[in-house]
Amino acid sequence: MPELPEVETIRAQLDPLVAGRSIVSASSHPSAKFTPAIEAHGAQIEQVRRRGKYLLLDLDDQRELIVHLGMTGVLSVPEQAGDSPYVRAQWELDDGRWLVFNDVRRFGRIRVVPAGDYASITTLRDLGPEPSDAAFTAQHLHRALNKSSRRLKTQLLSQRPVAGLGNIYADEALWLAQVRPTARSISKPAAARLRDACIEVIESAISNGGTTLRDYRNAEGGSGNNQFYLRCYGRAGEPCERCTTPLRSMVVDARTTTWCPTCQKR
DNA sequence: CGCAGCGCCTGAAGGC
DNA sequence: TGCCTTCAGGCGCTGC
Repeated sequence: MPELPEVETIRAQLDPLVAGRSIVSASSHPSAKFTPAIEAHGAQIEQVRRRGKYLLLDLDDQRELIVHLGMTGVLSVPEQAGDSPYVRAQWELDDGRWLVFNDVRRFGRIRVVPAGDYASITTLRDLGPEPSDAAFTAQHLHRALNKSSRRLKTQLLSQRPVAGLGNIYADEALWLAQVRPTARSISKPAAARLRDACIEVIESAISNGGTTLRDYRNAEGGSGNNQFYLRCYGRAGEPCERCTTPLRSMVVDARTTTWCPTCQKR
């Protein structure tokens, strides 16, 4: 579930706790998804950045420690080593604290790569602009979406037209822009609305500390508040806030998708 | 190169 | 009560 707003919330909490700290030991679950965590042993963390849903920890030896939280990943910086059965990696820091990665469902991933070299992480390599980036214009989104005839919802989830939207915020942005998720092309005015909606939905979710529906916790173990402000996701059968038509849902590319059949036009 | 399809995971919730 | 099935879904990989 962690999408851009949740990952950004974690990034902001993590950075002051780990920046400047050296990694004095590292361990991981045996799965190849997590064993690269050990490669960061001995390096110093300079800062914590984010691209889309990826956390990028700059190391002082021209490498980056990259963490993707998957569905249920949680990072925290406790004063003792993690003891949950779901600890998938942990790094001991030189101030005695630990950077701990918990992930019940093991959908997360950890990698260490040369700084800026994302060739082996294709989703990150091909990631679209951040919603907040000046390059994320209506024209960009219009062109990017019309390059393919896949459904608009599917394209948003691909991370290529824009970075960081998952199932929750894709449904929210499409609802706000009044765009039909199953459409396979988009007009210029609709692309302009969708661009604005992506920014609005992501920025307000960051302000609300992210959305906690089941598993999401921030780096301090707290919940977000944005679940109280969702207007579409998870509300199938409830009246649309704009037009009172009951929201409908269907599975689009293996993901539950909710939309208003009246005011989200093709 | 684009993309459809599949596998990875396990706790929670629902059905009987 | 307890067993079984279904569901949640981001992304990497395979093969057409």
